[in-house]
Amino acid sequence: MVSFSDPFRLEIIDLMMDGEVCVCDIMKLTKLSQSRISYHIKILKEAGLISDRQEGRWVYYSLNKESLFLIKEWITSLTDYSSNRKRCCE
Amino acid sequence: MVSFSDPFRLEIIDLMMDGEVCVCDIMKLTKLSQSRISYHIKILKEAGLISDRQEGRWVYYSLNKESLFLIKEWITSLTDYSSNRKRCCE
DNA sequence: ATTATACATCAAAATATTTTGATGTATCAA
DNA sequence: TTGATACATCAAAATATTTTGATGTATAAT
Repeated sequence: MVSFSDPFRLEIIDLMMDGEVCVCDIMKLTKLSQSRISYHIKILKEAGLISDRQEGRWVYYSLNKESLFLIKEWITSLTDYSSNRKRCCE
Repeated sequence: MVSFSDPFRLEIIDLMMDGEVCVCDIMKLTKLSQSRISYHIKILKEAGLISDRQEGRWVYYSLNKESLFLIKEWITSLTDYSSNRKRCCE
C-alpha cells in the first residue's frame, strides 16, 4: 500500500495495465533513467505488487493481480463495516 | 492514492472503519501527538479520502466512501484490461 | 471575563525517500 | 573473447516528508 506513494510508480503501474513490460519499455515510454526505473521497480516488487520473469537479457514485469485483489478487499472492508458511533471523548 | 503512503495514515484510516472519530479519539487510540495527527488528517482530507463535520469544539472525521470506491475502480481497471503483448524493445 | 478544551497551523529540526552517475553482473551476438 | 545490451546495485547528493514544540483560533463551561 505504501508503495503506491510515488507518482512515477503509479505511472509504471499504469504501463503494466496492458501486459508485461521490460525496463527498456518503461524507459522509452517515460523518459526516466534506467537506474531510476530499477529503483522503483524494486520497491514495487518488494511490496509484492509486481511479478517478474526473466527471458534472456530482458526481465518482464507485470502486475500481480492477487495482491491488487487483496488491496481491493481491504478497501471494501473499510467501507462495509458499519456502526453508528456518535459520541466522542467521553 | 499517494496519501496512503504513511503507516500512521493507514492506521488512522483503519480507526475510521467503524465510523466517525475525532482527533482526540485518535490520540487516545494511537498515542500520537495532536499536531502529528492533525498533519496526517490534513493530508487525507486534501486527498479527498475523508470528510469532516464540525460539532461544537469537536471535528468528526470519517471515510469518504465515494473516493474509496473510485480507487477500487482504478485497481479493477488495472487488472481487467487484458492483451497479450509479448515482444519487447523492438 | 476567564479558563479549559479541541483542533489547526507554523517554522525548524529530524528523518526518509528519491535521484544521479558510476560500476557490476549476466546474457547474447559477432 | 570481445563488445554490446539489459538490468541491478551502490554511495553521495538532492529533495521531500514527517515530527516536534510553540502558538493561534474557536467553542464552550464556569
